[in-house]
Amino acid sequence: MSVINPSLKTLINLAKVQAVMARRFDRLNVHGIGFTEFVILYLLQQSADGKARRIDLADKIGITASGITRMLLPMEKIGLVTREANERDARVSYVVLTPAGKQLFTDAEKTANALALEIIPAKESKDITSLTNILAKLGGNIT
Amino acid sequence: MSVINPSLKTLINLAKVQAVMARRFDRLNVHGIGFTEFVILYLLQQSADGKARRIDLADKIGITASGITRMLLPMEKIGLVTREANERDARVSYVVLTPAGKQLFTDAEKTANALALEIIPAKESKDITSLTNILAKLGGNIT
DNA sequence: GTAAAATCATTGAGTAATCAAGTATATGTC
DNA sequence: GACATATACTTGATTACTCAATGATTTTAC
Repeated sequence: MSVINPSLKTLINLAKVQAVMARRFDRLNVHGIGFTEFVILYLLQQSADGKARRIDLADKIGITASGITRMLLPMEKIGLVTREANERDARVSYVVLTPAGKQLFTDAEKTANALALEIIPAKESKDITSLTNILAKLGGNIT
Repeated sequence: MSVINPSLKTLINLAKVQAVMARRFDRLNVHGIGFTEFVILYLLQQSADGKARRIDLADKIGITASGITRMLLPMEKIGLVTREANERDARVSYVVLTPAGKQLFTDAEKTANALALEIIPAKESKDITSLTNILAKLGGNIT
């Protein structure tokens, strides 16, 4: 009957856990933004100058260049981010966090932190550490 | 600046790793089916009688009842699964694996196994075990 | 045994992504 | 300095979901 290997089973469970988690997050509708939008704001906020290239955001988040373009459109429209040219390379357009975006992140972050703790309680710190280490090996390098 | 907690960071990395993995899987287009379709075939094939209720599939996979209805439509159309009524409960409609579906799974499973091993090499068995255990705590109960 | 609540599945409308192709610019090679 | 290749981003068409609402049936409570 079933012969799929432990690696594949792990990937299947990873997908399931992620799907349930993301839906729960999106359902909460943390201050009007979804999970991916929250992550974008986080990355921008966390960068030294509050800006990043589109492609770098996409790579960090794990979506395509096309995906980031489409995610950012409504975020620009409601004023969470703006765009800025790169003087040295005209292909690049930076994504810049606006004060409104920063404020929204600050608010959303509280809710997001609380929800994350419901999903993975802080007392499971051994699990969190070991999960973080394994995910890092698999390409999850967001700090 | 950033104050998001380790649990939240872990969830963000989980999402990223899963996104990259799923895209890689879907891109391979394993015998014409995507990741979720593969998982559906796996669960059916693995069940004792080759059938399952829609809602049970949805719960195991981590998608909604609506989502499973929509995933199964094209799979029915190309003959990988059929539907069957439950005599005792007229609300239920079973998803039944066809011989064609079983055959496709058997073929796809080889490719899927190989890809999974590229992503998480079998030699990382300690990581696989510990990842499986943690994911199980978080609701990843597919065996 | 009837009314209220719960469960299973589907549908309409919308969203967040994908890929493939295209545009614009930059970089490397000879 | 021209030509091929690579990189950054966008767009059209499509896919794989979501939620909210609905229909149908079953279960529970009185």
